[in-house]
Amino acid sequence: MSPSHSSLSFQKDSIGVLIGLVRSELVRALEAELQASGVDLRFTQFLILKRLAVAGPMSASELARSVELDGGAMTRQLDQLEGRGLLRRQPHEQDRRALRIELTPLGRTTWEQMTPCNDRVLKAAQKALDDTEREQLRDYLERVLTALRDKN
Amino acid sequence: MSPSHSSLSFQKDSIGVLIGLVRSELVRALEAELQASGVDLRFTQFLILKRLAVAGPMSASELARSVELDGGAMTRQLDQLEGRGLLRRQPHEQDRRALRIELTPLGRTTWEQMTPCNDRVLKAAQKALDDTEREQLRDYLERVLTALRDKN
DNA sequence: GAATAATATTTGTCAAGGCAAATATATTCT
DNA sequence: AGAATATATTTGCCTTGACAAATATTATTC
Repeated sequence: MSPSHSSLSFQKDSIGVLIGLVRSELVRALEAELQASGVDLRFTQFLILKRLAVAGPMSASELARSVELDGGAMTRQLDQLEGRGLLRRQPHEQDRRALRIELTPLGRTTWEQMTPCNDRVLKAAQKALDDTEREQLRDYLERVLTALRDKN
Repeated sequence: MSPSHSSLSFQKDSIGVLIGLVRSELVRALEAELQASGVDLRFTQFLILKRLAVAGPMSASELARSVELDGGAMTRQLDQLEGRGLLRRQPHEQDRRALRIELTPLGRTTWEQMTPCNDRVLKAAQKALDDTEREQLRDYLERVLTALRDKN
C-alpha cells in the first residue's frame, strides 16, 4: 500500500522510536502476564508495589520520585492500593508532614505472585541476547541515560 | 536517607526500568528542544508530523498504527493539527471510508523546524557511545523488540 | 448477488497523569 | 525567635489515551 513512498517508508526507526516501541511491548507483556496469573494490577501499580517490596517503606514523595510519578497521581494510587489492602499509610516518625508507606502482608503476598511475571517478561525480552550482550545493552542504556541527564 | 535499607536500595535497575527511564528522558528532552525552538507541539504531535513528513500521505488508521496511537485519539489529534493548519484531511481515492492525511506547506515548514531538534536530542543521547556501540545498541533493541513480539 | 464479516472514522465514556493551588509542617536565614 | 522558604500531601482541573459503540463503506462468503 502507498507504493509511491516505499523508498522512504523503509528507512530504519531511530533509537528514540525503537526505545518507545520496546517500552510499550514490555508494558503490554507484563500486564498480560499479571492478568494471566490472576493479579489485577496495572503497570504503575506493579512498579509501586515492586519498589516498596525491594526498597522497603518510604514516604509517598520518595516513592513518587522513584517510579517517576507525579505526587498527585501517587496520592490517588495510594488511595486505591490502600483500599485494596495492599499497603498502609503510617505516620512518619521524624516528619509529621510525611507518611511512611509500607506493604501489608497481603501486599507482600501479591508481590511474591508478581515477581515471577516480571522475571518471565525480562527473560523473554532478552532471550535473543547472550550474557555478554545483555550486559552491554544495560551498559549502553545506562550511558544514554547519564548523557541525557547531564545535558547542561 | 533510609539507611536501614541501603543494602537493598542499591540493587541495579532492571532492563525494563532502564528503558522506561531512557524513554521518559528522551520525551522530556525533545519537548524541551521543541519549546526552545518555538515549536508548540507535544511529543505525540511531533511523531505524527514526522511520520507524515517521512513516509508521505496515508490514511488515519495507517498513521495511527505507525505511531502506536489509538484510532479515537488519532481523530482528536487530527482535529487539532488540522485546526492549526498543519495538515489536511483529503478524501481517499480508492476507499471512501478512509481519509488521505497530508501535510500542508505550513506543516512541512514546521517539520523542517523540528527535525534539528530531533537530531540534537538523538545526538546528545548517543554522545557517550561510539559508532560501533550505536549500531550494537540499535541491533540489541531490535532483537529485544522481535523477541517480545514473537512470544507465542 | 445478498448476507456476513471486516475495516475506517467518529464520538462518548472512563481512567490516569500532569500542573497548580491549598494546607500543614520543616528548614533556613537574619 | 520570627520571617521567609522549602517540602509533603491532598485536591481540583485539564489533557490525553484506551476501549466500546455507532455509522459508513468495502471485502468475503455462501
